[in-house]
Amino acid sequence: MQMKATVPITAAGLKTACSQCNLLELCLPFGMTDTELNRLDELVGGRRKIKRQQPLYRAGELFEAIYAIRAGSFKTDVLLEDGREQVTGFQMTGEIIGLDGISTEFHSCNAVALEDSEVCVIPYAKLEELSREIEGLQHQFHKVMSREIVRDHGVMMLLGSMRAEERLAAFLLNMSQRFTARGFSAAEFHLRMTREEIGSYLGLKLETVSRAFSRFQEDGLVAVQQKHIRILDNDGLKKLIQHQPGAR
Amino acid sequence: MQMKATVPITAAGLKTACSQCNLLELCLPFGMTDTELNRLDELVGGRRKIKRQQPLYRAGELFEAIYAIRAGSFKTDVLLEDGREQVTGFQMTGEIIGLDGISTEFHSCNAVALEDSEVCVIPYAKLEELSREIEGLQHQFHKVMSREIVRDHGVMMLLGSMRAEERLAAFLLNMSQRFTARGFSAAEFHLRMTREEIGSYLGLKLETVSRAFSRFQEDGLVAVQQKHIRILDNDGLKKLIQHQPGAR
DNA sequence: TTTTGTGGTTGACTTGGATCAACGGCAACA
DNA sequence: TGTTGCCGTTGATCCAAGTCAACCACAAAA
Repeated sequence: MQMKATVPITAAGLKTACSQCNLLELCLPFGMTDTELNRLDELVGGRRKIKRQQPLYRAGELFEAIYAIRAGSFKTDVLLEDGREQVTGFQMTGEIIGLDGISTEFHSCNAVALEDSEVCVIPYAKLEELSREIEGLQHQFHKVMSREIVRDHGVMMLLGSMRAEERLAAFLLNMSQRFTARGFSAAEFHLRMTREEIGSYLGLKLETVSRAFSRFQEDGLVAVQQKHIRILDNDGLKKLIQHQPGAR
Repeated sequence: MQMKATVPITAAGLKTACSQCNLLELCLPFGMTDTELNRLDELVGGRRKIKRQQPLYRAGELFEAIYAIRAGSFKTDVLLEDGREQVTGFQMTGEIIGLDGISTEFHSCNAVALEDSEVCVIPYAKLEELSREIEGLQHQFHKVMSREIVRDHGVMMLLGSMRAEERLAAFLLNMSQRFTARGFSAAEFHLRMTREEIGSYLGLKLETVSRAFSRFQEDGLVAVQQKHIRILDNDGLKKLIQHQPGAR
């Protein structure tokens, strides 16, 4: 177990506080008034850098803070006693991670960095305190939690009633849309996770993910080069989900 | 579309307010101090009775309130354009339903009564207002939301990496545990949903659910008579989930 | 430069659950 | 007291995805 070094925000480092952060549009402060925003900078307790493959937190650890991803990306997963793993989500910059811990005061899943990353540490007690005072913060925090629930329902739909290729198409479109929201290309991006992690998330084996990628390539839907993805036919992918050819 | 009749809580009907409700232990007021509890009765805007098979709300409807289930039970589901349905959860007395609507101000799923039911209507604006004043309410509400996220992760694990019989075993144990928490028998209960609804929830076809029930019966794990379930070997079911015989 | 290891692809074969179809039980209702 | 319709069960067959295995690409280490 390694040290959890946190970097306090000093007056000198204030330019990296919430009100100045370029992720504001995606993150917790979204939709707040300027007056509210200015009160927000005391929210972030510090920063933490996480190396690739290292955990931000583990299942069973005491819950004390949620985290806003400042740079990099993460996966969250749950493990069964017999070793089976289920990836429950992939998180990108601006997204909030750690909400699972509120319910029992202990984290219920693992969060692992997919690349060298940095998070803003938001002490949960302080968040509750501030969101009792700042209406916009309270409202936005609730939205973030609700959004996670809705997102999870989408994954349940995917896992429960879609076929392998539909799942992968949905996954690619979702990634594309999230890259777009961050100002990156919608058509071309670099996946940070392995085939096995994608498979775990989609309820498929890595070979099935690989074959589906190959099929998409054959059909001219995407160009795949390892983790580098180029979407050639967005509508084709969408059509695949909504009502794929031979389905009833 | 039918009228949404709500019954206002009058002074005369005060015995049915939060502070007097016998579901208190399971519901939103859990863990609050007496002082806090006494302020809570203004929270509930009214009651609403829902007949079996009738919707409490539908996907796309404007979100205005969350609901605490006072009596009965519900299912929530999402629909794909091509008609495929995914049941995202079954809800019992004391549970909170409607949290999906917070994120976009519109409900993102349908909630349908599995039997004649009654809910307490909790206007969302009032909940936010009150939870800014009552610390215990704020905290408990956050826990309820977080619990839903954790629960959804469990379902994702089930859908993504368990086999048909494991899924049904997990489902039965979950139901048993929830009936227990409500003071009913852990071993014997009545399911309110059809095989098809169970199947949709578990990502299986109704025939597969039926066959798994039959298999459990053959193996002496449960006694099944239509919707009436008697669990004969709780540990056997648990073992099935954790590491079923022939698995690797 | 070779070696080693991890991640990705592809092929051959197997299998769990889906599909299709028939039938039985039971409740609501004429 | 049929009759109707929904729900559940069971059997036969099929197929999508899993399994097992070989091999390839590429990056890091030696």
